[in-house]
Amino acid sequence: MAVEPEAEPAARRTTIADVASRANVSTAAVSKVLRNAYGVSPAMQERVRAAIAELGYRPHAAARGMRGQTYTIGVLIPDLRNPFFPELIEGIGEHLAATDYQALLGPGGSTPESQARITEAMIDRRMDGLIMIAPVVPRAQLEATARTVPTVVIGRHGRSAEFDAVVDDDVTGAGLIVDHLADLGHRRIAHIEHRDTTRGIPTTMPQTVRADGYRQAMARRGLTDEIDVVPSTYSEAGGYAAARELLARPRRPTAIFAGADVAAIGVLNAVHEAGLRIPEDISVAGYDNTSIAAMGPISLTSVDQDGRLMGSNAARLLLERVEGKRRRSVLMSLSPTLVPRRSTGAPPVNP
Amino acid sequence: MAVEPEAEPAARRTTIADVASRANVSTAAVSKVLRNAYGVSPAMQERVRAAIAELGYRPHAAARGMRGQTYTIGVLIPDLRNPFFPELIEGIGEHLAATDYQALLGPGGSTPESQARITEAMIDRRMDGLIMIAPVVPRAQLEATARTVPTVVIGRHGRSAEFDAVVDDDVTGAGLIVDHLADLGHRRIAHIEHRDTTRGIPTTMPQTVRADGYRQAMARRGLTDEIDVVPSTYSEAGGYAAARELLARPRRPTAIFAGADVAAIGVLNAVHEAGLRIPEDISVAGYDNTSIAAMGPISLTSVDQDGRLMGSNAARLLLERVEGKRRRSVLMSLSPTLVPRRSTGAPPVNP
DNA sequence: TTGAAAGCGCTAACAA
DNA sequence: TTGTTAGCGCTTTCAA
Repeated sequence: MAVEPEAEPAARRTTIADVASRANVSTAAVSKVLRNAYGVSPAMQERVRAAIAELGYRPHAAARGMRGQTYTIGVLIPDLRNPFFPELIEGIGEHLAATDYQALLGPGGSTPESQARITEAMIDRRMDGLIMIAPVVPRAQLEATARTVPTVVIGRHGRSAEFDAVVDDDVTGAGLIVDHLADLGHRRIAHIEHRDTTRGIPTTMPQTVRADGYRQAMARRGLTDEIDVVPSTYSEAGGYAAARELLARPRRPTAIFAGADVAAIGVLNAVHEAGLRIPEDISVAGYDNTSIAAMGPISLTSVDQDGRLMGSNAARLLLERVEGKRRRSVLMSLSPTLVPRRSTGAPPVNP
Repeated sequence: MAVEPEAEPAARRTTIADVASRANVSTAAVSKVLRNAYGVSPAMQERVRAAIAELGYRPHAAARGMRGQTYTIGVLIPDLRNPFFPELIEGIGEHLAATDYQALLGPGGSTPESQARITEAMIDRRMDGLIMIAPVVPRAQLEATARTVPTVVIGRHGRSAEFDAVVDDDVTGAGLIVDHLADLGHRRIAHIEHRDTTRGIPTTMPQTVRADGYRQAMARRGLTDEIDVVPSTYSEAGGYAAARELLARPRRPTAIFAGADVAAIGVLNAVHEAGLRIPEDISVAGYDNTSIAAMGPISLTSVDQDGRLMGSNAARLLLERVEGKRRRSVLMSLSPTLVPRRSTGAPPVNP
């Protein structure tokens, strides 16, 4: 076969065949080097690597996927605005950086339908594994997905034999806030819960577990009579509406525990509007310890979940499954910590 | 050929061949129906569609990509924490929803190296087109990418023959803030600029253009002598440090215009710490009109860019190129609007 | 209008 | 250890 002249059609991308002929080996050999597979002599390794470098060859991920893997991990991310998610993504990226895998994010939206669509799209693209952040699809659907492709679920309680799960212990987290407020002397501690009206939303979502944790902790502190849960949504508007309702009560709470920082911001707005001071007149706490909570003018007491750690663990668990090292499912529950700030203090003497 | 019994190996996913045999047509015919290609009779259309529905067939995107397209659009997103980006993503999704294309996000990080890595990864996966949000890679590299795959750049000024660009008119935007403050009576208006020390960062980034717009507007208002640009970073810490510096000046500004909301938050912190009131003692303005700016306790005057519109336009332009409908490059510049809030007011009488 | 057949770039099974 | 070869699921000529 004649040596190819340099004047090629120009547009063609270098393939494994180019590398093979340059290194005078078979394409199979190149493929083995690419995958660090067994059965290549050091000398051949060397030659192939040199050819790859000279040609600037990059394997075509989709073509690899036709027979083997795509080296792509799909991450379903429901809401880009949730300031907790970037930490998860960073944690995932941190773990994957040392591997050959690349994460791509699927913007899933907040409805079961849109999330299902993106999940399908990721499966259609033969992703090697899926990390699903707080998915709202029915459990059965989740398990069906997990039977198709290795899956790890983040932030949704309840275990399954089909997929691994990484969660923060939201019962403990809610307890941290209640204990903190009770220790400060509060008794009338209200809670704002996220109540999704969409049908089929599982009860294993963090919002439900946080509300349960709140109830348990109140009971533990002998405050069963003071339990006061306002159903609303984890959003600024939701927090605002719930706080307006709470502030209008004849016997209003001395502390409001919103199940998410973003809702706590809405509470702050309502409290300011009502002309009340924080924390002198009323204490406010959130959950998630997002960057907003740390902002000076906000300074919101919150619960910190180690998102980076959750993300990197999720990635680790996923790769174990992708590489077939483990078949049994794992539930990993991490401990949250309290981050007290200026939005909580002792209750007023005569509330 | 014998009819396949139902007891198949179970795991196999339905392929185009399954659909073809079910509909009693060739795989080529199915392929044509899938792509709405020319040359299929209505009757065959009908039969094939029925078979697809019955079998719940979904095309394998990666395999399609081997010959044709992957129907995947890659979106490079540098910083998930930037609250402006979700709007762009929504705009992109909005436009793509009506098409067969699916967007996947590549978490690009903020360094040229990490962004280049993800860009490569997206090209390796044969994405049909790329939308790059405020990329910090050198222009030459951007053009090389654009020659490989259709590309649209968002939020980076300067045009190119190789790619389309969608930008907000940051010169006008900065002018809106300066005019607003000058109309209120301010003269000593300082500006906080993002100065990236990484080498090779192009001068076409929004931060540079915003600073230019500030200078032009100050000059236009006859305030050339008052021009005061503090180099820092678009981050809370960056805004804080810059504000500390400005507040320490013997003749301190009566208004601080931070080039981004996130930096303005840092300014608010520093101002509060210094025991000054907003806006009575000092006015503060940001840029981007992020959700943080709208929060009650913050109420930051800002500049709104229509992110959804930018995103959907970028997607539209990209698909025009992907589908080969246009070869000449387009630069689309949108107009920002001022959103005045409580953080700006008349300057103190004796500053 | 329809279908047969040849790839796309790679991996895996197997033979040498 | 190395190479040959047969696909993976689809699209695209090109003939019928």
